[in-house]
Amino acid sequence: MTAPDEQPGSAAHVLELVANGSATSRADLVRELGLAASTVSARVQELVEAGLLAESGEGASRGGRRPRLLRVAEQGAVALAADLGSHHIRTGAVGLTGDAFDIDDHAVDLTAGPEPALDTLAERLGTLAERQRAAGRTVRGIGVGFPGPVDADGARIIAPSRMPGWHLFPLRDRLAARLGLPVLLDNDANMMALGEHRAAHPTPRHLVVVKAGRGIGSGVISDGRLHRGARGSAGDISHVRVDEAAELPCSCGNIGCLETVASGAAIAAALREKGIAVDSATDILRLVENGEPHATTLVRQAGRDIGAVLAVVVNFFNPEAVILGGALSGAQPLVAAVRGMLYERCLPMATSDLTINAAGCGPDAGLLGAGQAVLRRHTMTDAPPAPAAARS
Amino acid sequence: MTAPDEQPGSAAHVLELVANGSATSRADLVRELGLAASTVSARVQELVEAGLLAESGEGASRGGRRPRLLRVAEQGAVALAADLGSHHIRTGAVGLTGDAFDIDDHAVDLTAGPEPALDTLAERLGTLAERQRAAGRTVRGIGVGFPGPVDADGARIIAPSRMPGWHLFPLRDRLAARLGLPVLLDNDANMMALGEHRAAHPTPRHLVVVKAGRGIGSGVISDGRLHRGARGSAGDISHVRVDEAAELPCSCGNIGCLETVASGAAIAAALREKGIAVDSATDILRLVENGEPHATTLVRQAGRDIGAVLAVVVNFFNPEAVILGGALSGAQPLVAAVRGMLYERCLPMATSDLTINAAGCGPDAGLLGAGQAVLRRHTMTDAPPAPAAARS
DNA sequence: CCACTTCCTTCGATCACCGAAGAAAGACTC
DNA sequence: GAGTCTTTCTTCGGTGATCGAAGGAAGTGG
Repeated sequence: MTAPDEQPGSAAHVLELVANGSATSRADLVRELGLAASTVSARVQELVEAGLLAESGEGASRGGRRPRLLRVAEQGAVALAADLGSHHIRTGAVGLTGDAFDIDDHAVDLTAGPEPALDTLAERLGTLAERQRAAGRTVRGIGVGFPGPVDADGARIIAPSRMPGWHLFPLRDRLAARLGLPVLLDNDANMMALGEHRAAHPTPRHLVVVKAGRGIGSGVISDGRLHRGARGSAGDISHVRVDEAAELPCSCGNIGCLETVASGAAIAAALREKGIAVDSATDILRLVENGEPHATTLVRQAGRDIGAVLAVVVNFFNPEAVILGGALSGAQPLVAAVRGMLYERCLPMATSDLTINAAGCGPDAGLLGAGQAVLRRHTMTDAPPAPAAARS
Repeated sequence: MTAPDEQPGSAAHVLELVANGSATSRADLVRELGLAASTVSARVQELVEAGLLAESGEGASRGGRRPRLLRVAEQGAVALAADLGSHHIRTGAVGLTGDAFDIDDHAVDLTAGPEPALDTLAERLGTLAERQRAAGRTVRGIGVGFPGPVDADGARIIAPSRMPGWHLFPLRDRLAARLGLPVLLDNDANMMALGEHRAAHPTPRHLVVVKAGRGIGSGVISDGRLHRGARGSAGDISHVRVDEAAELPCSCGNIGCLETVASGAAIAAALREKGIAVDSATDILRLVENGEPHATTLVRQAGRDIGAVLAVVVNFFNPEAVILGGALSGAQPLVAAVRGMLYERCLPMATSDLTINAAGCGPDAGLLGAGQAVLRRHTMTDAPPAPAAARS
C-alpha cells in the first residue's frame, strides 16, 4: 500500500503502516510486508521496547484467535515543524500517528532579513520543544518549510525573491545550533507535497502538488520519493512564460512569468489598482466567496494560466494525481479553471486516470510534511542524535 | 560512479562497473563498491564461473602486487535490440560491454499495420539470434523501442498517431511467443534515454533526452531510473501548445501542438510546400548542412519552439543534463536554438550547472538502451528463462 | 467436543556480508 | 640483496537479518 523511502520491512516502515491504519496487528503487518511472521514479531518487539509502539487490547476474531492490536505510542516520538510564510510562521508538533497538534501562528516579517526571523523561530520552537518534553514525548528533530528556493543539500536559502538578506543564509545549521536538534530544511511546496502525499488515498506513485498562495510553487513526488532535482530547484512553475503575462516584468528578472499574473501577490496588486483593499491571499479568497466579480474573474484567469503550465507538466511527467494547495486553492473557480485547462490541453492518456483535487490537509499540509520527513529520518536512532548534528 | 537500478554490490552492479571501465580488478571493485574484499572476491568468482566475467592477465603494479585484470567475457551474454521507426527497423546485438554490433537496417512500413511488421521483425531477430548463438553467445532477451506510446506494463501499443491498426496490439507477448525469448518493450525515446544515460559522463542523476526526428519525444531519467509515469506516457512534449503553431490541427485531435511545427514531418511538409523535395528527417539534415535557407530557417525555428517547451520542463524537473538526440539533433542550428531558449527562459538556478548537448551515441542510442535494459534485467538468471516468459 | 482457523512465538538453518589473518607478489631502501 | 612496506587477493570463522517448520494459544463452527 504505502511505499516510503525506506527499505521494505524496516522499523520505520512498520511504524508507518501502523500509524496510517494499514495494519493493526502483527498478522496485518505480515500480510502487508510479505515478511516472515517471525521477522515481524521481532521487529514489533523492538519497537515496543523502544517505546514507539504499544499493544492495546485485542481485536475482533476473523475465525480464529483474536489479533493483539497495535498502535503507535502517544508518549513516543514527535517532530517539531515550522511552515514559514513571507509574513508569518506556523509551528506545530507532529506525532508518529501523522497528525499535527499544539499549532500556533506567529506574525514575523521575513522580508526584514534572516536574523530577527531566526530569533523568533528559535524561540517559538524552543518553547514548543519544552512543552512536548514536559508531556513526556521525545523530540526527534525539526522540519522547516521555507517560502523560497533551498539548495541541493537542504542547508541554505538560495536567492529568494522579495526577501533580501536571505541569500545563502545557512538556516539549517544556524537553527540546529540554536536548538541542539537535527533540522531538515526544504522548500515549503516540497514539504506540502510530502504531507499531501502521505494523506492521499490511494497513495500515488507520482504526484504534483501545487501551492498557490502569495506565490506559486510546486512539489514533485516521483516514484514515492520527493524529487528535488539537480540543484534542489525542481518544482518551479512560477517563472514559466505565459501569453497572458505578455511583457510584464518579474522579480526573477525575466518577463511574462506566470507569477506576474497568477500569484496571490499579483492578483492582490491588480485588485488594489481597481481600488479594492486586499492584502493577503486569504483576503482574495474571501472576496471570491462573497462573489466579488473582479476578484472572481482574476482568480479564474489565474486558474487558467496555472492550468496551461500544468498541462505541460502533466503531459511530461504523467502523474497519478495533481493536488492543488495553498490559500487560493480554496477558491472553487480556480480549481475548476485548472481542471478545465488540463482536460482540454493534455493528452487523453495523461488525464484518463488523473485525479485533480484541492488539498486534503488544509493549512497544515506543510507542517505535516515537514514533521513526517523528520520522523522518517530520525525515528530509529535511539537517542536523539548529537546536539549540533544537522543532517540533510 | 555509476548507480544502476540494482542494489549496490549486486552481481549486475559488479558487471556494470567492469563493463564501463570503472573497475578493472577486484581491488578496484572494493574501492568502488565499498564492500569487503572477501565479498567482492566471492562475487567475482560466481561471475567467472557463470561465464560472464573473465580474467585477462595482470595489470601494472601500484607499488605492490600486480592486480589480476578483469573483463567481461566476450562469449558471454548478449541481448538483441530493435529500434522501430515509422518506415524502418534497426536491429542489433548488445553485449555486456555496452556496445552494439551486427547492426542492420530493414525497410518496413509500420503504417501498414502490425502483422506484416511483426513478421519482418521476428524473422530478422530470429536470424540475428541464430548468428549470435552460432558465435557462442547466450541470447538473454530482446529489447524493442517503438515509435509511439506503450502502456504502463510495457505490453501493448497505445493509440499511436499515424499508425492505424496498432492500438492495443500486444507486441511484447506476440514477439516473445514467436521467438521464445523474454521481450522488453518501451517507447523509442525511453530506450534512447537509457542508452544515453549509460553513456553520459559523469552519469547524471536526473536527465531529459529529447528525440527530435520525424516526431518529437523525450525520455526521462529520475534518480537514475527511467520515469515512465502513471500510464507509461511520461516524456510526451510533442502535444504541448506553442504560440508558433497557432491553430494548426494536430493528429492528436487538438490544435497548436509543438509537433505541428517542430517535428521532422512538419518541417518536411513545409519544405514540400515550397517545392523542395524532402522525405525523411535525414533529408532535412542534409539540406541544412548544404545551407539551404528555408530548411535552416525552419529547423532553427523548430529549435526555438522545442526550447520553449523544454524551458518549462527544465524549470520543473531541474535535470543535470538535457541531451538532444534523433536525426534533427545533427543540425547545429537546432541545437543552438534550444540552448539559447533554455538559457534565456529558465531560472539561473536551473541552468547554472545544466549541460545541454547533442546525443553521444548517435543512431545507436535506441539499440543500446534497449539492449542494456534487457541485460540489466535478465543477466543473472542462469538459464535463459522459460520460452514464453515475457516479463515487463 | 472436535476439527479447523487465525495469531503469534520459539528455535534451528541459511545466506550475505564482514573482518582478521595471511599468502602471494611486487616496490622501495639502505 | 635482504629486510620492510604495499598492494592484491584468498581463506576462514563470526555476526546479523531473515526464513521456515513446528507448535502453543485462543478463537469459531458444526
